[in-house]
Amino acid sequence: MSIETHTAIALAEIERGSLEIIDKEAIEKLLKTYYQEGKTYTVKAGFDPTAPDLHLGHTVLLQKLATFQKFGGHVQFLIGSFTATIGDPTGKSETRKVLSKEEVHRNIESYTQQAFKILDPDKTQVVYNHEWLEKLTPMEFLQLLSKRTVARMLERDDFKKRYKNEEDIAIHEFTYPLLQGYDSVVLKSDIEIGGSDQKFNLLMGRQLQKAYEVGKQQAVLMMPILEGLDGVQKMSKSLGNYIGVTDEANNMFGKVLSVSDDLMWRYYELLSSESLDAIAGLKKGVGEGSLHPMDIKKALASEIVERFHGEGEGRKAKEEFERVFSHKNIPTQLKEYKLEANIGIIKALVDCELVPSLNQARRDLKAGAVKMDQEKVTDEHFIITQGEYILQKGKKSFVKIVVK
RNA sequence: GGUGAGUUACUCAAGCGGCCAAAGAGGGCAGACUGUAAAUCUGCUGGUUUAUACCUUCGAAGGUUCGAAUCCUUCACUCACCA
Repeated sequence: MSIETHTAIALAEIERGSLEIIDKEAIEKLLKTYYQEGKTYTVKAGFDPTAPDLHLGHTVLLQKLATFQKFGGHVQFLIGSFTATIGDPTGKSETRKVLSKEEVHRNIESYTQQAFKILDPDKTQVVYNHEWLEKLTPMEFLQLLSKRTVARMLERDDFKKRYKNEEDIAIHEFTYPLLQGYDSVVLKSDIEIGGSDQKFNLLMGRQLQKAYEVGKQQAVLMMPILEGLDGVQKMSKSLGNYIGVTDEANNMFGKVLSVSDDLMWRYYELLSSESLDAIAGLKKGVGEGSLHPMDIKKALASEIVERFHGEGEGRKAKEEFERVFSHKNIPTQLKEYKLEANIGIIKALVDCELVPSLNQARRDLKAGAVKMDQEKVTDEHFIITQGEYILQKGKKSFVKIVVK
């Protein structure tokens, strides 16, 4: 294959799913140089260690980084260790609590560990921005500030809006994009990737690299923000609409299957490793009725489960799913609770953590959502006698109870 | 700094002395129908071993009253207009 062909293939894969690329020519050049001379380049992406677990929303970026690694990129996995300990850059709309150093440290541990399920560790450099940001002298900091103007900062949508509405903008908020951009100066990144909501900050890196005469300006690739399970809001832990990369396999499978058909295509595009052509084919098949959307969704779910739980696990999760939900069987793996003899059904539901309160248990019972050994129970005074039972609330929650 | 308006459950938002655990909408949970999809329909949506009972809740603390989310005082925060 010629260098041109290699480059074109790589570029196409890199572009996939991206929302916008700034300075695509630069990326093309880096790829070409890689194929000509074997010279690698750096790709930076920043992560906030505000939570210990990654979800699929994060992996959209990680997968893109992995793609770069396939084509000569060396990843600069930047942990916002400095910014995370300071506070809230996006104003009161999203009051973020300030994390202690220990918390941040713990988060970073599990965070990176999870990230390496996708990234190639040999081509990844984990860097922490407190290493250089903490060392900035006031003079250096002011020099950094002097590189930009207030007018420029107000170009950022978020700031623009708030300024127009005469809402407060804390002065330190202005410094966040600058600090983030400064990371690119220190790291001399060739490319930075991030979510589309980060556009302003990503571009800041470019501008600061110029201002500091780094000798290059990073290309920028923006990925869309992945919607959560509700299909509307972005995937986030606080909204509870996420699929965590550490989610148990069967649960992960189920969550994927619960997304709407519309959202499924979005997940295909951003999470699957199927080619875009193949996806278009699937879509066509579904549109024509020759393919059942649920089968397509199951394939996606399997793929995702395999990625995080290993080969074979996707198929297993699928089989289990079909056993339980299509054929209405009891799951093979059940959490087991030991309960006292002659316990009331209401109390039992709470003790097994199927419901949060006795009242909720009564409501569910009344609604006909509770089953014991596949038999519906509606009498709230029902007493469970000695034995082993399967207790079920709703379609999805099963528990095994052992009553002494 | 001055003046005025506001702060209600997960969110928005009614309530302006007892009938308020607090309307309505959204969200969520559950049931029916399905494919753990969408759409639709229905029920539920503070807690307490279900009680025409008690407890906690309407920014915070005090007060008036038989009785307060509702009235008064102080404090905190938010918003608007003026300087």
